[in-house]
Amino acid sequence: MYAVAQPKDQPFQQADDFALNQMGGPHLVATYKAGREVYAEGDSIEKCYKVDTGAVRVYRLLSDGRRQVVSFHLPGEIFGFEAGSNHCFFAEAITETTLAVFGRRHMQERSRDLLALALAGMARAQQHLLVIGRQCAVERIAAFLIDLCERQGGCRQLRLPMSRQDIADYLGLTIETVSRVVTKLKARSVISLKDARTIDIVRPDALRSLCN
Amino acid sequence: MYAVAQPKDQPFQQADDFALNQMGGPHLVATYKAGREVYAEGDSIEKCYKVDTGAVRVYRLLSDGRRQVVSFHLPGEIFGFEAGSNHCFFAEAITETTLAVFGRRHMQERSRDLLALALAGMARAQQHLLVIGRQCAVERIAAFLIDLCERQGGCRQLRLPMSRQDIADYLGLTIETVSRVVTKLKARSVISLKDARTIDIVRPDALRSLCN
DNA sequence: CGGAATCTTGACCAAGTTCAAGCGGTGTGG
DNA sequence: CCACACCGCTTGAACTTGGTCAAGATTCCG
Repeated sequence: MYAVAQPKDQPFQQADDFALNQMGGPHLVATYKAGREVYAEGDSIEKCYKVDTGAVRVYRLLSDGRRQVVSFHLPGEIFGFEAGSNHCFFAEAITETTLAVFGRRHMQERSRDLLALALAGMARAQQHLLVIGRQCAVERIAAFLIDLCERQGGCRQLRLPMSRQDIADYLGLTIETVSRVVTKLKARSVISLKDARTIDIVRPDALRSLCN
Repeated sequence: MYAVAQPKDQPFQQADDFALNQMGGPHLVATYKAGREVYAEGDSIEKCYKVDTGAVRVYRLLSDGRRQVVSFHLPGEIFGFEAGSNHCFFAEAITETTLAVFGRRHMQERSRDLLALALAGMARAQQHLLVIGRQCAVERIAAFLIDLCERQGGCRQLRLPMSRQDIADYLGLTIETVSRVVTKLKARSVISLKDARTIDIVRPDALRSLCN
């Protein structure tokens, strides 16, 4: 039996905030409203999660409120595993999100898969280090858009589930810089925007050449 | 039988550049001169390494030569495992270094340990993301010194095996900025320098409070 | 001793941040 | 239904941090 994916008590959020269904397989499905916490820094690590629909951000805070988003997770991606026995990060649903929840037993049984996931997570973080440590604002945004595009299936049309602030905190920039760079890419007709969250990659080659 | 830890042919480097000795355990020991490559981007992943003495830097390059050092490895630390079947990074000995070399078979046998290592590596990279993405130059240097200090056993005396350039490329700064910050910390008598590579942490509390 | 690295310092510059205001869509209450 | 407040996003102007370029100091070695 797995523990139900019970979010911590949050008095002013309704119970319909999430829903759980027993699934055929060895997991449950939980639904989270936009902004809802999946786990918090310090929580013990009990489960890991596979995004079914929606999107999740994983981040850390400094004492003065600065935030670093370390990863976004889109449908099909697995997150929630960390070193040690307690989370060092916060995870939140960005939009309305449904997650498949896997318990501890499942993680132990699948430790071979978990190794591959951990190695991939390490590679992803290290790649991100290069982007943040050594690339300028335009390069960071270009790399971000390309990465997101590939993870959404390589289509030219791109739907951003996250806000400009989320992107800024992911790329180590400010919201204003993100906005300005997007405007600049639009002006050069590398991309076009239907609205702020819907991006069309007009010249993928140009975008690719921008991120070195 | 394990393959000998044979570095790739490098015509103008001498054979005495490295030495191999059969050990009691399931590994060999290899010695690398300062600057010697351990593996290169693109090499197939055959082994992993445990630092015995010396230090190693792991890094990636952009096409225009910008470099991001993703990790340093000090005695006792293990590196060389990555996702996929080929290295995405370069690894080089910083100073004269001896490494214990573990072959593929050993890695498979110890996949449980490898999982812990991979999770720790991911945590380390993600922590580093926060530092590079959201902290200013002084905070980065302070965090770097504290981290290094703890990994060398928590002693106040600190020996830097790496150059200012290595530190700059690790922290996403320039060599000049690293130098200026070190000078500033010295001026505030948070640290004192015996020489450029030997740092004494005079006020550990002050250093700690600098990195938030 | 001479030459090459490595490190430090200074002056100037530019990328990105900060601060402030405005825009546009959405939801709410009178 | 409209007015209004709110939120996320954009834009502009001034400012700051860290980068660039250049020169000098120090250390390391042959």
